[in-house]
Amino acid sequence: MSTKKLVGILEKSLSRSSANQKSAAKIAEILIKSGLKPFRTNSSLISDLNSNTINLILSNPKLPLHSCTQFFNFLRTNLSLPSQKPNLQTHLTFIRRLYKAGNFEEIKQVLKFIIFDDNLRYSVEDMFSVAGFECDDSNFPVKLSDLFFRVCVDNKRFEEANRAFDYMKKMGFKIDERSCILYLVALKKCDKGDSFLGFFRRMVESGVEVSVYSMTIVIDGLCKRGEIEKGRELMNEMAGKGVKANVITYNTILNAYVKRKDFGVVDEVLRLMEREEVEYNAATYTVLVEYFGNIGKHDEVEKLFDEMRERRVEVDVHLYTSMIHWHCRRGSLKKAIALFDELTEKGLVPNAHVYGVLINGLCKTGQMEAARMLLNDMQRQGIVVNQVIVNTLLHGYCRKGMMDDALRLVAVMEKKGFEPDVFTYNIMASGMSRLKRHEEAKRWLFMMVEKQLKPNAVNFTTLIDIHCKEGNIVEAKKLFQQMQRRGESPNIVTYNVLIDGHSKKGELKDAYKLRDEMEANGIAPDVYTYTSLVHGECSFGEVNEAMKLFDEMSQKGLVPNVATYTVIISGLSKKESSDEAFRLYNEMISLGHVPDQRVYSSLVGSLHAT
DNA sequence: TTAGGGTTAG
Repeated sequence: MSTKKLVGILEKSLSRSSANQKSAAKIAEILIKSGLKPFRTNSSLISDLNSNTINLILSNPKLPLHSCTQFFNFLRTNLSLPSQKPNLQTHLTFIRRLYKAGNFEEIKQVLKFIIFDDNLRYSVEDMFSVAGFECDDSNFPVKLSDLFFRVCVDNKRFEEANRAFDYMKKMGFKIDERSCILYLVALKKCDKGDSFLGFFRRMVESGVEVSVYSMTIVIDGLCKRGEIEKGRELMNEMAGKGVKANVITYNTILNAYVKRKDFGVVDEVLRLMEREEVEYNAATYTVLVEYFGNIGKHDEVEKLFDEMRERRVEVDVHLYTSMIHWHCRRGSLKKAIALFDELTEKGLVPNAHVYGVLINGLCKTGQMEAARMLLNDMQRQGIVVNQVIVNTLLHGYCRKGMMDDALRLVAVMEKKGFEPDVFTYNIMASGMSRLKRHEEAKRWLFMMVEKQLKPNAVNFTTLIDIHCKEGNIVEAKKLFQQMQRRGESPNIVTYNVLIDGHSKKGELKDAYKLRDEMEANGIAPDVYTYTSLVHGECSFGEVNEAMKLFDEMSQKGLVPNVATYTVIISGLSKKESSDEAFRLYNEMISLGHVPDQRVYSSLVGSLHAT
């Protein structure tokens, strides 16, 4: 190349660069003048814009950050020429400005464009290699990769997040555990197998400073998937690496066992906590109230209350809820209500859960007036009355045969936007059925199908039961077939309902056949199954067979209830076996059962016969 | 930055 030519090129490039600088300065001036107002300018200046001028403007230290932001937004939204579209370099220049100002939230917004915009779509590695920029602050690439990783996590782009993690590892960057925690939580929420465990392992291998926080998230994820043992193994493994479980880790495991009703292991975990000197907090007590309540150790619950008071544990809404639940389950509604009042007096805000527990307790004890008042109270407090609570109340009304009140509540709630669900329809149908209003009962279930709701096994069972009660076994059987064709497996109640239907009709053979079928399907007959069969045998005079069944029950560890005793005593009485009848009567009383009118009349009948 | 509470068929 001749010297002349070279000079020519240099001159040209110099004049271009000076032109760029001129227009950059001009635009900067306009930007400064316009302050916080959106950027506006004439078209000749815009047509001068190229990536050089743009970068000159964005890196101009005289230009305040908000003006850079205005300009960047203008570029992103207003320009249609592809050559003027902000490229990677433009984004990074802007990011550098933001970084100097410490505005990391805004950097994440800009990174989103780099990662997801159709014309960019950079991986972290590509972003750094294409840009190839240097920075006086060596922490900048570390921070930028971390933010890149977080943006991927926030947007659930797990593939990209993994690549960003690998890049940081490859570059020897210190990886922030808090970013990894966000990833773990996102993975756990997405229910993607145990990917969170795999990632946790990579964290440990990669030298991330893992704390009890990330460990607990992973253990919780495992517990929620039913893999409590795996969670405990991880806990032991990490203890060996110096990461010790804290009260929350233990609560997670305790709660998982209690939920699974795996009560045998709870004591072991509690002893472990004692050995490790981990003190209980409110959440621990919440789980323990449920645990001791479940295994019937009521004095232990009382002891817990004392201990809590002694230790001045701050009782929160969760703990109140489980305490109120415990009182409700024991039928001490007065104490439950007192606790509810205490909660509000303390300034805690009752929520739908506490209301739900108390309303359910009141409904179960038939105190519908009080339950209804609580519902109104809830609405006044502005707490959203959810479907569960409405269903609970409806069930309460139905149990008492107060169908008009139930219907009224449905109507009122529907006006407020409540949409009956499969539970609602079932509750209404079985309520009607209990009052022998079979046609209305069926209509509720049909209405449900009309509303495009898919009937589940319970709904089918209720409908089968209604047909059985009407004596229409043929239709009941048809439905039994139909539900299975639709992929709904019959459960123990379905079998019991059908067995009862057959037994009442004297079709004992069919009843026994169903019992065998349920056993073959892995469903063990229970007290209800036997009571129906005993009833069937008694009604059709086969008291000896009934007695055989009755004995079989105890062999299987099943405890007869009032209904079983009533049925067998009445059968024996009719057969003039009053001695046997009285023996069983005494047995029933000694077991603490309260006989109802039917037992008495059966016995009286048997006395007259002798 | 990690955990905990209620309800629904015979």
